[in-house]
Formats: sequence, C-alpha cells, structure tokens
Amino acid sequence: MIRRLKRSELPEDTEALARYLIGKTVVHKAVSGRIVETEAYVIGDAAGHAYRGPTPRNHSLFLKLGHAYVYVVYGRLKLLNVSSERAGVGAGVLIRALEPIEGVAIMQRRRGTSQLRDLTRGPGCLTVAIGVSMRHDGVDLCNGGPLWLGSAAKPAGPIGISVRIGLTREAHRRLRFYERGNPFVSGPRRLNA
DNA sequence: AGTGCGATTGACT
DNA sequence: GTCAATCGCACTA
Repeated sequence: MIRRLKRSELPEDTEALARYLIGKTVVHKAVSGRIVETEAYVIGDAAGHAYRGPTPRNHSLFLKLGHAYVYVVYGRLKLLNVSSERAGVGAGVLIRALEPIEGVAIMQRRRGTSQLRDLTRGPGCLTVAIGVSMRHDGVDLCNGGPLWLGSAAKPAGPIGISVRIGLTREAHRRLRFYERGNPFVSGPRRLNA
C-alpha cells in the first residue's frame, strides 16, 4: 500500500534525492504513477534554472526540500520538479517518466490516447496525465495536500545512470537516473542500456 | 521595449 | 530520422 512520504525521509542532497525517487510514486488525487526516470539539477549547475539566482519563474526551486517546481517550456509543456536542499538553495529533481498505477482511464482521457506506454513516458506527457499545471508551482508535496510523493509501489530494480537529455550546457554530467529495462523510461535507446 | 530561446512533443518523410 | 510549433521569461539596451 502506498503511504505519504514524510519530508524527513527525503534525502536533502539533490543527486541522492534523484536516485531515491526511482521506484517511489507521485499521487495527484485519484491518479498515481511510479517514478521510473529522474534528472538532478544540482547546486552550481549551469544547466539548472536556479543558476543565475532567484527570479519569479524559478522561485520554487529555492523552497525547502519537498516542494513542487512547475514551469512551462516550449510555450506549452509543463514539467514537474521536486525542490531539494535547504530553503534558500536553488536545486531540484526533474520527474521525467512514470509507470501508470491508478487512474489509467483518467490519464487516457487527458492524454487523448489509449496506449498505456504513451500516457506518462516523458516529462511533458506525465504532467498532462496526472493533471499537474502551473497551479501546482510552489505547493508543498509533504503537507497532506492533493499532490504528494508516495512510498514505493514495488521496490526499484537496477538503476541506470546517463547524461541528462536535451541540454546544451553541462551536457556531459551524468545526472540522469532510470530503472533499467522499464518500458516507461523515455530517452534514446543508447542512453538506456 | 524588443528579442531569442528552451530540462519536448508529435506529425511527417 | 528530421523538423516545426509556441510563448513566457530572462537578458540586452
């Protein structure tokens, strides 16, 4: 059974949090998914949105561990992150892919497809499927609210590590984590060995 | 005040 | 495999 994760259970360190979240769950009301792919955007990371200091857009990255940072990219896609580190430090973990658990019919309706594999594979897809929007930017994921992090639905399998996807800066850093062999992991085949 | 550009997706060859 | 869509925001002036 899935239970709410307490803030004290989450590793404060960004890279440790990214690894820790593999196999855990994201729950939004009646819809949930198992996290199978993450990326760490660490302290002092030139590829991170917090790199040049706080702005109205990246404010949530500076909240204490366990808050949502949601932002829009390419003018239409919402991406979900979990803030890491202490309050005032800008860093976080991008949730890149989920394995659907509950609310599959709702996800199918929201995504406009019945293909299970296409529901939550990719960071811009999963936010649509679980109904995350800009309203959730800055919300606390550990305070009993409708959007929360849950315990592992089943233990994580072997963890793979690769470079992060789609970056131009800091492109060599191996800060992407995924469950090996899981069909819901996004990204090119060569990175998912 | 104007401009350039993404932590991607999906349609098309 | 290639490539356009799309717009809020940070950066320059």
